[in-house]
Amino acid sequence: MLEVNLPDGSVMQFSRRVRAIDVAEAIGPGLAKATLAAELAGRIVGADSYLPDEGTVDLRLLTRKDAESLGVMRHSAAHVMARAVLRLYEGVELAFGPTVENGFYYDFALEEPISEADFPKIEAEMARIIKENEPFERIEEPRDRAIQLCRDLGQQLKVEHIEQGLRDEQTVSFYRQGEFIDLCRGPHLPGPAAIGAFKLLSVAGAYWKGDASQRQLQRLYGTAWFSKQDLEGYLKRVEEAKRRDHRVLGKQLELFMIDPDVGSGLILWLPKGAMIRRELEGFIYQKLIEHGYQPVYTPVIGRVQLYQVSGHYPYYADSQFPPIDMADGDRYLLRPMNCPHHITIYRSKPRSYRDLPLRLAEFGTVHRFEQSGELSGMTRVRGFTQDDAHIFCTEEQMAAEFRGCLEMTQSVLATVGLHNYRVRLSFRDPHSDKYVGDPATWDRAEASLRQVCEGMELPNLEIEPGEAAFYGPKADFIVADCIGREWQLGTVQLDYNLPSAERFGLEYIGPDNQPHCPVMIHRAPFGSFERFIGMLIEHFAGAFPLWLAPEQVRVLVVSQKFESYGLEVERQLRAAGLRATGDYRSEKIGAKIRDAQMEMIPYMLVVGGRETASRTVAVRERRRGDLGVMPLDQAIARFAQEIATKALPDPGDSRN
RNA sequence: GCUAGCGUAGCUCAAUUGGCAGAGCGGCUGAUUUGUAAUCAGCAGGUUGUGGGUUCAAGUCCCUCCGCUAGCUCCA
Repeated sequence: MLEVNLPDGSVMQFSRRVRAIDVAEAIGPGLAKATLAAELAGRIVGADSYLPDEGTVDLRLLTRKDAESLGVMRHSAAHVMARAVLRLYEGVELAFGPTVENGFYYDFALEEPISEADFPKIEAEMARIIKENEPFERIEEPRDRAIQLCRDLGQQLKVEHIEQGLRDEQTVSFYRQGEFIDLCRGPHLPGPAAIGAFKLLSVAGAYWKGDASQRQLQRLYGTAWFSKQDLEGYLKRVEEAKRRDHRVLGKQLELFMIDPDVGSGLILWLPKGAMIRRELEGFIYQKLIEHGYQPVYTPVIGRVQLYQVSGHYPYYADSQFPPIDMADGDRYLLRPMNCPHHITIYRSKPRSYRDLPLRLAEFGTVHRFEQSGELSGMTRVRGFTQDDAHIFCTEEQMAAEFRGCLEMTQSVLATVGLHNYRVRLSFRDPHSDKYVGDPATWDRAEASLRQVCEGMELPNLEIEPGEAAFYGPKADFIVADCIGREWQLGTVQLDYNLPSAERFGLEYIGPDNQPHCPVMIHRAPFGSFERFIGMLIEHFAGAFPLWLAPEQVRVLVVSQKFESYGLEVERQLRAAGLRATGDYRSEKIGAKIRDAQMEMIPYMLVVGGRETASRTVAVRERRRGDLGVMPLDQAIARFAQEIATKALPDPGDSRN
């Protein structure tokens, strides 16, 4: 006897062996027809999955109304695509074909390159397979028979996967649909009919098992939805999101440029972008002073030997600009990071425990030779400036210092209204040998960081083994760009390595009058100005809050007759510290407003005959429109207040 | 770096099968003197990313290099 608990609280009893679909059938034929999968005791399974013979079990039947079915459907869509590719090409070996956010992919090994021009014929074949509507059937096989089956199918990659990846499994599962059989954990739809609308999106290379030393496969990306409207909605959202792209807006709003004559991945900050950066620099600088940091300046190059001692030169040799060889044999490296210079300052005199924590800060420009395929706008570049600082402290001070860094990063993100981030606590991969330092120290550091982080309100905090730097664990603040790629912004990193005797041998004299080794924290709340501002452009869709806007106010004269009053208004705005210009062209006021709107200028001051006579201005706000006429002093006070509070723009603007 | 795609005026894009390189915006000049998202007219603007090849003829086809885009790998 089996008792099945359904989500509505009802209980059904079965004395025979039943599948999820049989339960649906018992409730009603309509539900049976709509059932795409099931959640059985908290696990998503196929509708054809058997329930236990006896006992009590929770069951949820999933239809297209349940979010979980979308993933199941997309996985089936991946199988349909693989089946179509097998029909159309000779000698195809299947690799992996999982679902991803908003879609799916499948990796294929085949000689003939697939290009986007081939998509229509693959899509047509997929449509044919969906129309044929053959069911997906689950087959379980013991491992030796499974290996033989894959051999017979000519699927060597699957043979390898069963032998290595699945070496602990006694039986493995396959899914069959017509002539197509694929090693697969599932679950799948009962049949392909629920794949209402799909589209192939792109093809790209991908390495077998993500290992660049392995052979490269062809990865086909697709998206699938229950309805055509859903698909269209998705494609539209993607288009909309691309309008926020910082590379597009950066060009449109003249914030920055990149030119091959200067070099790939090297940012030229245009006046307007530079203004945003100056504001952010001022903002963080003030915070640094408040929190006891001491600014320093150090050069952008240093002797190679310095980086040999730090370990960065040997460890990252191929992602650095090669050393500069001098005639006298000296070699200099364009610095890939700032810490060795700050360490040199620390070492310049004996330090006492009374001096700690010592916090040395610098907006340090560094250069790294990133692979050409990695470069991307301002988010991945070859030259960038970190809002860097290094804290030298005692082991006892470490937790509080680390926490302070996390808090500063949080406060920075909150100030600009970036709430949609996650925090990744990056620990070492215990199975890898790429880390320096002894495991006991690592364990201690990781435990301590974990305690600090878990004692704070950090959104979506997750521990990710294998993401640590080679010298220590870290906490990274991660945000997604307009097309969903994640980027690390702020970071706080613990370092027991560089201060150690094997590296720079840093010391301080403790209360016991004995030398001790300090702990180092590397931290950068923005990460780099380039990447942070790139993300900020997308976050605000180019419409910056008043305190950051490169041009804050524009005076628009109704006709050139009012130019002299306009100039006076402009002068007074600038005298009040506002970034203001005036538009005195012989255009109609509507055209001037439109231009200012498109340049995303927060405030426009319209002045004509009435304003000139009454010494007032007509204030227009970019989002809310005409705010009415007021004395200039009142407008200036309003702007000053908005700047002082770093007020954020209202969300939900329909126009931009 | 690897796989696929792309590169035409300052910007966004067009150019049929290989057959006279074009439009809008922007710029400049002139007219207009304007009241809350585009006033009108005229003019200028190009070795079609680079170098080579095929052809009577190349923006279009082939090769090299450079750059960009998506993905993979990497990311101190």
